[in-house]
Amino acid sequence: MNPLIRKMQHLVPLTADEEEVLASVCSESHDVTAGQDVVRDGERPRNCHLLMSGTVCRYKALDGGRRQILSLQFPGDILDAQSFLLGAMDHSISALTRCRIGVIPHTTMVEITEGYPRLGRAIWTDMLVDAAALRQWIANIGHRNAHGRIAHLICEIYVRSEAVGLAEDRQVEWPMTQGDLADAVGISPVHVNRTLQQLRSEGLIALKSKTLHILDFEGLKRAGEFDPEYLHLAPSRVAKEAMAPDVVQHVEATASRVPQDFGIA
Amino acid sequence: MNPLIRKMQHLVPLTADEEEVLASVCSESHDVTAGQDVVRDGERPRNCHLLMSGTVCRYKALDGGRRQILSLQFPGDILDAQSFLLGAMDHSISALTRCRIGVIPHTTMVEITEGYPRLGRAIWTDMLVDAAALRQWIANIGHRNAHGRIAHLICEIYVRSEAVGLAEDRQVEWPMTQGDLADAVGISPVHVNRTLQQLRSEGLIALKSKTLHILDFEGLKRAGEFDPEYLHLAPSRVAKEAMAPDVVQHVEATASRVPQDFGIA
DNA sequence: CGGGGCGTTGACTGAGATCAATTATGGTGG
DNA sequence: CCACCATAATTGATCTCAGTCAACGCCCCG
Repeated sequence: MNPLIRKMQHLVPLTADEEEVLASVCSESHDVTAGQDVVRDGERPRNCHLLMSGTVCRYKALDGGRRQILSLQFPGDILDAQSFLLGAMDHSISALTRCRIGVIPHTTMVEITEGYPRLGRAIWTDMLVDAAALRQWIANIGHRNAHGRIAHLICEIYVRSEAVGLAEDRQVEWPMTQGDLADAVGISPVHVNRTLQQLRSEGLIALKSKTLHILDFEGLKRAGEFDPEYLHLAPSRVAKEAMAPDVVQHVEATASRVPQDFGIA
Repeated sequence: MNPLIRKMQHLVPLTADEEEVLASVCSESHDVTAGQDVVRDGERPRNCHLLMSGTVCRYKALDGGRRQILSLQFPGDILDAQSFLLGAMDHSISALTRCRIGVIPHTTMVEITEGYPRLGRAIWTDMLVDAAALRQWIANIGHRNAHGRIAHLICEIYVRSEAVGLAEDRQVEWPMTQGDLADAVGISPVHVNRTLQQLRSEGLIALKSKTLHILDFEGLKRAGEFDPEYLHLAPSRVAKEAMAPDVVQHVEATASRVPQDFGIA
């Protein structure tokens, strides 16, 4: 099942018609291996990319071979949704694990945002949530020490994985190496290693081979000053309350125009 | 003149009709003094805020009274455009200087984004440019030392000020204190002071009272690894190229539907 | 079973934080 | 026009978190 549908259902209830549209957005799909770039800085893609499975990151290459990871993305995320309006990529996107990538032509993006107002609104909302995550990322790496930064990032990965059904019981398949973590939080790989050991010795986490266990979620949240609010994970409520009354009216009017409405809304 | 119009003209050529709409988006306006909050974290505003004059910042309050500044905004920017879709604010917005703020009801935002497709597209594009600036901000504070961070931020402030007509001849009215600068780049105020002195002694800048002179722009750009591409300052070209052919067709079709088209497009 | 990436450890170094004073500066009221 | 006060800038001394360099062990995969 297309993970995009599950995600959009969170943002707005879907009609059968709309679900059908989302089920067929991809013109094709392919696999990439860990470490491979999906889109490169400076390119002017003619397609967007939908993550079907796996984990990817956006990053900017910096002088000296280093890179700064800007955000993580999980199944159901449109990796470069902004590209159909902005043109040239201002960053690269790379697979952290083996991933399955769906290709969505820009023309399809245009058709959806213009032809299906409620889907369009959901896509725009999603981009804004994405921006909210960037803001939180800044706060995380701006004024916090290594311990707090890593604790926060672990919380984010766990919560977002859980939201897409990839984690439960305080347990996740861990998608990144210590080097990746270093690029994400802006500290050296060596210090990442030491900080992880500290988190282990404090009884907050257990991380070995490719599995992370969170042993003390409350403690970890406290250590990272983590508050999941910025992820807007329950946005069907939020989105509705956010709409001024006449918007809600409009949405409902639009919905009722759809031929078959199976009463999902 | 409404600085929003100038800005939107950069993103897309405007018809007289569209200009008129933009000229009357504000239901009212008011002044705020430096240091005052315009919108607070957690609020659910029923209006957006347009910056008419002055400089503001978004920020997140952190434990211990510190704050992390997330971005700067200049005249013509809609400060909290995301609020009409996301609902609760995930950060605060505060005036760095005395500012004039226009109030745009969410209902107006909805009318524009739904009733004027080209304006809507320009507004969405603008939000994406905003997100691009957040990504650059992450790269700036993530993997760079104090010297580079501050050099980069100075470049951004100069270039963006110039783009809205507030700077020329390598000279800007400087909007922030050293404490603000510290909150922006994530280093201590004391170290900001020392770093500024270094930049002065290197002959890159002169900064006193409230005026910044850039003495060696090339050197400053090099020091901050600054490339203005991420600001998408010439987006009328970019936006057009970014559009798939049928989008352009659509835009043109839409434009021609507008009663009076003075051939601006 | 061999090799290469990844994780781990130790020793040393350094950029930047913190603490604590002191000196401009600009806005205000007398 | 000047005294005054709060805010901002500056300076010095000390300390610490995190970076760097370098070596070694481990584990996974071919």
